Amino acid sequence: MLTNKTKAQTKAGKTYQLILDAAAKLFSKQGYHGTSLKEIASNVGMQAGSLYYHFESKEVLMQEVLDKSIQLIYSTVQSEVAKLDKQAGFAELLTAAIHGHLIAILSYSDYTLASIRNYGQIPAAVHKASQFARDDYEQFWRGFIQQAERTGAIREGVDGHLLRLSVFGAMNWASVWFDSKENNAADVEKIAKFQANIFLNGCLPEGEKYGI
Amino acid sequence: MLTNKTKAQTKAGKTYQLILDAAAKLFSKQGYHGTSLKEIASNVGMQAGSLYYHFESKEVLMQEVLDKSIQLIYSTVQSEVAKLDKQAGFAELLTAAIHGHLIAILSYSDYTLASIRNYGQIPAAVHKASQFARDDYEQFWRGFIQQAERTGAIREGVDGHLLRLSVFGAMNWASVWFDSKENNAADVEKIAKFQANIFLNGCLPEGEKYGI
DNA sequence: GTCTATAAGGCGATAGAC
DNA sequence: GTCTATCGCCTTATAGAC
Repeated sequence: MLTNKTKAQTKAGKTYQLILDAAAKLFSKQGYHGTSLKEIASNVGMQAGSLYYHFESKEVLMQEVLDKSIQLIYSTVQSEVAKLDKQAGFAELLTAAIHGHLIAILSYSDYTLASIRNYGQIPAAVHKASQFARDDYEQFWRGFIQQAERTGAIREGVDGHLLRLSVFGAMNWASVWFDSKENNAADVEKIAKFQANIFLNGCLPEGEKYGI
Repeated sequence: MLTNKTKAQTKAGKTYQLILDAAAKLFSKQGYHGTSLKEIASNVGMQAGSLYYHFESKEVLMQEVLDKSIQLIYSTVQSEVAKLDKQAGFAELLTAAIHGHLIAILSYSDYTLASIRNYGQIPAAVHKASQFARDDYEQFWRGFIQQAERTGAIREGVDGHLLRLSVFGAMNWASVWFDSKENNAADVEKIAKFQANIFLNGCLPEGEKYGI
């Protein structure tokens, strides 16, 4: 892994980060195919050809954006979960995980939206580079939800698989409608608390149940 | 509206529909900018230039796909809601609406995924053409959720705005992970019942509440 | 209605000067 | 490290034959 380490040090360069940020911003707004290298270069005050000193191709540039996206999300979630007591139950865990995921995708929306919007419409080889990191993150969610199913922390008959996918949908969709210019960190907190509350307790008045 | 009527009759042509279907399929998988007219034409056994007999531009082709997408969704939802009793309450209405929306987006996923994936990364003029239809559909959801807030069918403190956006996220995200080759209509029914159940009752065991 | 041919321009990527 | 210049290819769209 010496190659990766060397690469990582090189990539810490200032210009490299500026290019990556500009690419993420444009990919998120116009899509991978809708963004030209000329446009990215222009955003950092360069000519298109000069980018090739920092990146070997447009595809690799996208790979880096996808990779950084998942790294940002998972590390933020882990940091939120680490704040919990060791004996924290399922409800606390779910709330912290939702909070972390939303903080990440709404704070670094250039990266996460670039990932969400373009995933599935780029060459398979491009998003395969970040597949392991994605699998790791998914496994974290699978893990604590499966445990909740086993211990009865989740109501009988609730499919943990569909629960995870529904929570992901509600969260990720927020990156589509959330406007970081109009909203702030307090709004992110509000959305996180709302979603945890809804998925745990539902929206019906206390004591009422429907269809179970 | 004579122009539109004439246009609509012309558009009922068989070739027109084949082109529209091929465009939706490719736009959904590769994105608007990642799909060429040559590729669309090839899918219906034509040369790229020949498409211009049926469509005046690639942008108009996309507009038609977006428009058909929202029409399919709203009409399916209305049809599901129409099956309900007139005195049906909020829970029945939400369940029927979720069911209709999921049937539509998972059955016609070429159209709806083309819409979801490309919305926001295409020229503003393109999706403005279907904005009125989208607003109508959104207003339908706003309407019955606001009424539920007023009548107390929704628990005190639950923000109807965030509820609607969360339900939309969970549903629309399903079009990303649902595989219509591996799954069937019974699975769509299962997902719809699950999501209605979760948003109404939550996932905690009966009688348990967290954080309220 | 569909074809072929082509116009006019943008694309990713490379080479060599500085 | 960044520039200019350029290659070869692909794109949307049009014109005219059939």
